[in-house]
Amino acid sequence: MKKGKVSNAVIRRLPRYYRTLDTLYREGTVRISSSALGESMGVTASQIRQDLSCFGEFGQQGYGYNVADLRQALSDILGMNAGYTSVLVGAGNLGRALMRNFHFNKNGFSLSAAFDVDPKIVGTVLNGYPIYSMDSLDDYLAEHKPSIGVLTVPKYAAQSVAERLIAGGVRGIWNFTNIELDVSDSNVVVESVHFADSLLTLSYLISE
Amino acid sequence: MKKGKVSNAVIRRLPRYYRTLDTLYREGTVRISSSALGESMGVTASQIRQDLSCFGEFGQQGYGYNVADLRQALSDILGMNAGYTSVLVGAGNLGRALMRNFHFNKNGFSLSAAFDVDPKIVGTVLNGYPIYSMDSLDDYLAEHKPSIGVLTVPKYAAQSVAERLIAGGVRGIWNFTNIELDVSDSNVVVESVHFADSLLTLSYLISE
DNA sequence: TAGATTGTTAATCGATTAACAATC
DNA sequence: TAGATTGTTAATCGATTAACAATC
Repeated sequence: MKKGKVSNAVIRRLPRYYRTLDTLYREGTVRISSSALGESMGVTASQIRQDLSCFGEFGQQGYGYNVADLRQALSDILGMNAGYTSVLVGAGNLGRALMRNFHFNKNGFSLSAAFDVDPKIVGTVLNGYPIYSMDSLDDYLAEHKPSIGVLTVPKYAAQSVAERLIAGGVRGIWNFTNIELDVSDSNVVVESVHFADSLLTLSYLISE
Repeated sequence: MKKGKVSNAVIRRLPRYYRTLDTLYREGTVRISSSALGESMGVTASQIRQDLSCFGEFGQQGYGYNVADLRQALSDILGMNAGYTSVLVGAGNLGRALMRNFHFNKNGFSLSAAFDVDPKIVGTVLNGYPIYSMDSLDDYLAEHKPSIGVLTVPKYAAQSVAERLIAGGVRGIWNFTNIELDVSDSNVVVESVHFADSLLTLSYLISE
C-alpha cells in the first residue's frame, strides 16, 4: 500500500491525524482545510499537506478535505482495515487493564485470547477474552497465527516470551515491559510503551 | 539547572540514556566510551557526545565516561532528585496497575495518594497507597501541593479532573486518557501516554 | 609517552516551512 | 467567474554526523 520511503517523523504523526479526523467525523464535520486542521492540531498547514502527499492525493483545490474520506484513507494507511489479530501475554494488572479498557477493535485489532501462568485465572474469561495457560501458547500461535503479541508479562519473562511469540510467527510485538527486547528477526517490529521514559520526560519538563 | 535551549529530540532521548546507564551501573560496568555506548544503543557516538554537551562536560579524554557519575548526572538533569511528589486520580484498572507495578520511587516521584469516585474502594489502601474520595481532592491538593497528577480517569471525566489538578497547583499532568487535554495555563506541562497511537504505529509498521 | 577519546566546530543531511502554479 | 485551497517545488531551518584539535 505505501509508496516510497516515509520518514519516521511522518509515521508518528499519522495516528494523531487519524484521531483528530475521527473526532471531527463523529462531531459531524463534513469538510476541513489543511489550514483549519493545522490550527486545531497546532501544526502548520504545509506540514499536513506535505505529510499526506506521501500517500496520495486526498484533497480538492478550493475545497479542502472531505472528513469522512480522509479519515477512511488514514485508517487504510495505518492498516486498521487489514484484519490484524492479536494475543495478549501476561494477564496481570496491566494486561487486565488493557483487556477491560482498551478498545482493540476500534483500532483495527481483534484480540482473540490472553495467556497467563497463574492457575487461578487460567480458564476464566475476562471481558469476553479467554485466558489460557502459558503452556498452550505455542500451539495456539501455530494454529491461529496472530499478527501481533501484546507483551504485558513481568520484566524477567519478557525476553523469553518475546522469543516464543516470534517463533510463533507474530509480525509485531507491542511491548509494555521496560526492557529493550533483543529481536534479531528483522521482519518483526517491536513498538514499546515505556512508562518510565514518559514520566521522566515530564519530570525534565517541569524542572526547566 | 538546564542551560540554553535543549531541543525536543534531545529531551526525548535523555530517559533512554539514563535507563541504559542505570543498567550498566547495576551490572557493575565502571567506564564506557561514547562509541561503546552508542554501539549498544544503536545511535552514533557523535550524537551522544553532542546531546550530553547540552548539559555540561561529563567525560574525560582518552577514558570515556564514568558510568556511576554519568548515571547520576543524568538523573539530576531529569529532575529525579528534585523530590517531586504525585497523586493519582482514577483508581480503575489502569490506575491500580500503575499503583501496583510502576515504581514511582525509582523514577524520582513519590506517590502520596490516589483518588476515586467508587465508594467501595474509597478508604482502602492499595500497595501502601491510600485511596481517598474525589470529594477530598481539592483540599488535598491545597494542603500537599503535589508536583504532578497522574490522570487515569475515564475519558469523560478527563478534562474536568485536569482542571481541578491545575487549579490545585500541579506543574505537570501525566495523562493516560486518550483525549487531547485543553490546558490554557502555559506553566503546566501535559505528557500523554497514547496507547492507541502506539498500537497504530505498530499497525502501520507491520503493514509496510 | 602513545593511544584513546573527549568536546566542539564544520559539513551534511533531512525535515519543516514558504511560495505558487494548477484547478476546483 | 472569483475565491479558495490543493499538491509540489524551492528555500529555510534544524538535527545529525564527521572531523579534529585538545588532552587525559
